Amino acid sequence: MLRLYDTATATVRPLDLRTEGKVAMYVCGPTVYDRAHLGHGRMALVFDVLRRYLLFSGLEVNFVSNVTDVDDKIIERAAAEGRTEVDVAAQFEATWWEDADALGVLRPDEAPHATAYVERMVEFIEELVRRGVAYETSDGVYLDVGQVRGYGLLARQSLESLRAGARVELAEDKRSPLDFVLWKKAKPGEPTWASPWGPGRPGWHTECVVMSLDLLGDGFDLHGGGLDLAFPHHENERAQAVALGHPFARHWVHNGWVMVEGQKMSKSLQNFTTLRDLIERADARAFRLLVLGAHYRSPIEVTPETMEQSGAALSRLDALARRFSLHSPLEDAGFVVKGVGPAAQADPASVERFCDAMDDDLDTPAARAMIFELVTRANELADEGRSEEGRAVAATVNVLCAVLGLALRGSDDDVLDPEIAALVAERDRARARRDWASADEIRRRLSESGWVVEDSPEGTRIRHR
RNA sequence: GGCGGCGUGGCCGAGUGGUUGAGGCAGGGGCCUGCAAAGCCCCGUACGGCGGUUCGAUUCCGCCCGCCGCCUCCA
Repeated sequence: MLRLYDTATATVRPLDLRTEGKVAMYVCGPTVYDRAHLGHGRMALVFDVLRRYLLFSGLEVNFVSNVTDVDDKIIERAAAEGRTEVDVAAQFEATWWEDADALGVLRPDEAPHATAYVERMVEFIEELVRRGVAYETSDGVYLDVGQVRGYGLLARQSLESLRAGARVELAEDKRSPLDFVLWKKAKPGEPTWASPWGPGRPGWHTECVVMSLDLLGDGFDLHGGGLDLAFPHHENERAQAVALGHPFARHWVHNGWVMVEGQKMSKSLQNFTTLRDLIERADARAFRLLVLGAHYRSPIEVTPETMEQSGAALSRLDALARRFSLHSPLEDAGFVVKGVGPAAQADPASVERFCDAMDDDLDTPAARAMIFELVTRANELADEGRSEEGRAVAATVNVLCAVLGLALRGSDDDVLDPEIAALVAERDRARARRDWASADEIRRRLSESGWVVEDSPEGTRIRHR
């Protein structure tokens, strides 16, 4: 059984499901006002791996991840560029899905939009006001956090110490600096929705409570996101649920940062690399492999050097796929389930070892390490001429990589240019008559065209560099 | 000020109270190969500093130094 670190209790504990065999999870998605960066990418990958592992374990997973399409930054950008908010949000939502697809991240089962939930949010806020936990001010409606039992759970701090460190200005009629906005009254030119407090828009923290409870129900299993969301975003979501007596998430999972020269990658520091840049420059699978190499809660440095190292490691995996003509099960199915279909080819003892690692708070570094040990083993067996045994081990590698969302690529010569194919055939003829000079000359030419040439028992084999 | 995290070999990055230092990358040597590529084998006197606990600490405790994060929008 999977044991996961839970931010609320600061302990690693067994995943305790609301309904046996079913996992309802909610992961906070992006605010679509700009291109996603590597930090968003890591978040998407971490939860994609968690989801895939739960599926592999035979659980039924309902994965919900929202899109925040109403927000100050979207409004600012729209104003700056003379566009509508809807237009800005649509553009960056589209790029978000493109990037996620490129990373091999499975699409959520549901991806609710804040703008589609405003009415329900208004009802939710009304209920909070009715119960006296929220109050109206000149510029909006706020939640009185002092009335929420256990506020500070996710920050792991008391209300008093949070108050002491608060850096927010205390607005005129706001009761406490920690009170957060549920409804923002509109300023001129802003997009609005009707409410009992006049035209305005919902605050960020309300959408996720309302949408998660609506789509997954009270006491859903797992709520996740980047560590920076633990406080105040998730704390505030929870506060609203608690204030209305809704059991909220049973587990809180947060991933660590992507670092840049020792500092957190963020928009405000301007030290970010967009996912698009990375995907254009490198194999997206190398990024996944890099993310898998560190524990999900540890910080990771993503630099051209670490990406290059990860790319080299990936090419070793691809080389194995080439050697054994492996076909990734991900090419046919989006994910794999233990013992089912192609996954049944995996060696049970190795799968057990793999699961032991993954069950331990998603220890992907250990899982990755054992996969590489299997790679060596498979090659070793093949070198000894025990190819069937080697093939079995390689098949296991293929399946375990697929569990982690990594599709191994055995070859990329499926659409071979006729001219290139002719060169390959010519080289085989030259080699057959032991005309090494010609064979080497052809290899040189292929190499100039970006191909790596390898001799194999089946003849010349080429692949892209 | 409050709360939390980190400091491991050339690089990335795990981990553990104890004879033999995950895994990957890079590097050196060897085997294989017509030559390569791929692969395999061998090679590394690591755990920020100072104390303490212990038969024994990189791993536990204390202090110190350095770095980072959250307490404001943020994956």
